Amino acid sequence: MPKRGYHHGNLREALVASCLKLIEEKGPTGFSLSEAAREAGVTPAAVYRHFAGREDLIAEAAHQGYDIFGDLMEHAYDGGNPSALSAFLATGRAYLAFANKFPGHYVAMFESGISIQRNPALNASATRALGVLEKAATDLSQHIPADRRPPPQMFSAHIWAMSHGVVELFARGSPGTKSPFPPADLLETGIGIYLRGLGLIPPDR
Amino acid sequence: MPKRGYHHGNLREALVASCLKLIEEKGPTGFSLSEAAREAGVTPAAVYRHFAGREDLIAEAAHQGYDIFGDLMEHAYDGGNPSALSAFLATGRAYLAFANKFPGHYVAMFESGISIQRNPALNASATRALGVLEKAATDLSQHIPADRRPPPQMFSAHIWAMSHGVVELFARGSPGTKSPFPPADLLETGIGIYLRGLGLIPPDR
DNA sequence: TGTACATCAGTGAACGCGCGTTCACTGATGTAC
DNA sequence: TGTACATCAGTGAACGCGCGTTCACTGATGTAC
Repeated sequence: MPKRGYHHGNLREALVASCLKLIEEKGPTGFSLSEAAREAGVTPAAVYRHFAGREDLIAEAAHQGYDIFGDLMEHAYDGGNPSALSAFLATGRAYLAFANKFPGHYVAMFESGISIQRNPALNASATRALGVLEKAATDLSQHIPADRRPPPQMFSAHIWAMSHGVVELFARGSPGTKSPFPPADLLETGIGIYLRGLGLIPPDR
Repeated sequence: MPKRGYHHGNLREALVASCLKLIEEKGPTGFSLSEAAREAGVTPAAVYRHFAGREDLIAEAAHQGYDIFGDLMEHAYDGGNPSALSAFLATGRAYLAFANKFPGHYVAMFESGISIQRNPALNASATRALGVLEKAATDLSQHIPADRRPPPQMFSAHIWAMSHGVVELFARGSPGTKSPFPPADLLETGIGIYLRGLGLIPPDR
């Protein structure tokens, strides 16, 4: 039973780890297959024992990211308990927590240009993960009076957009901008105000 | 008076144009100085007559972007007339319009990794442009009861984040996701709900 | 108006580099007897 | 337990490529007389 492989031990996972580290440090385009191999202490050619090529390696990193992300989101959602509102807020926090804790994965998923459609497994993983957010939004939207209830997909798109925007603009130092507020606070208050606008939180607080 | 230059005509601007086109088509990392030169019908070495190098060319593209962006935002803001609310909404629309109309500039500004700090002129241009959004937010926040008024910077950060998120996730087809709604509608409704949450728009509509 | 000259935008060849990918190979490992 | 063998993970050399940057140059342009 080859639990630890022949020579290296577990090159496949080591390569994914190097990929994540490099992508986190240098951005999706600063990443090179050769450097990932070097990081793992291996010849570039060895990579081809495990991956079809550069893109395939990034796709695997993204795939693993969506799996982790989906788990975190589902755990936060927790079947919609104790309430649709609290479950929804928890998924918002989980989004940001994921971006903070797994920046390499985040970049591989959302900034690398890897298409979700590139293989069915990746697609399934991504769909599941993003589905949790939509589910939480759908649950919560039941509490909005039907006449001024936006489609749940729109609802979740708003929240996703704000979350992604906070991550990109303020949770990284990228454009030389320093965040005026802690990103977590920014997102928390932003979502809070938005939900108040939907009548889901009492206006007076 | 060398209005049109010696040989090429106006190589400097032609190179910026090529840079924008390539950056729009291939992303910030797909852009190469050599290809921009080729596009402009010129040897790579010729670029060095006008720019210090690759990064400098991208920075110039970003700089021009911030200038255009700033103009659009100021025009939309229009001194806060006819009302703080309408001026604010107009800046939100202008943001998205800019991203749509000048995608190359947008990418150079927000996705290329070029720091705003790299030279004072760029910094000034960016600060002015982003300052308009903050000004519009500050004006508008005067209409919120002081006891539940968030800091204007936070307010404008929320709007910026949602706008940027909508652009990145839904106004481009990048992650293989197709937008469930037109980005403009998404942003309009999102900002509307947010402002209702601040008590700036009547809740019943 | 015509000629001589200075300028300097763009050339073309060359550089060293790291990239992604291929290929025949080798030698450590696991397995069968 | 010991030996012979098959497997296949990783090697190392090689490929062609496009990149960013440098340099001495050339020749079209604008200018002075």
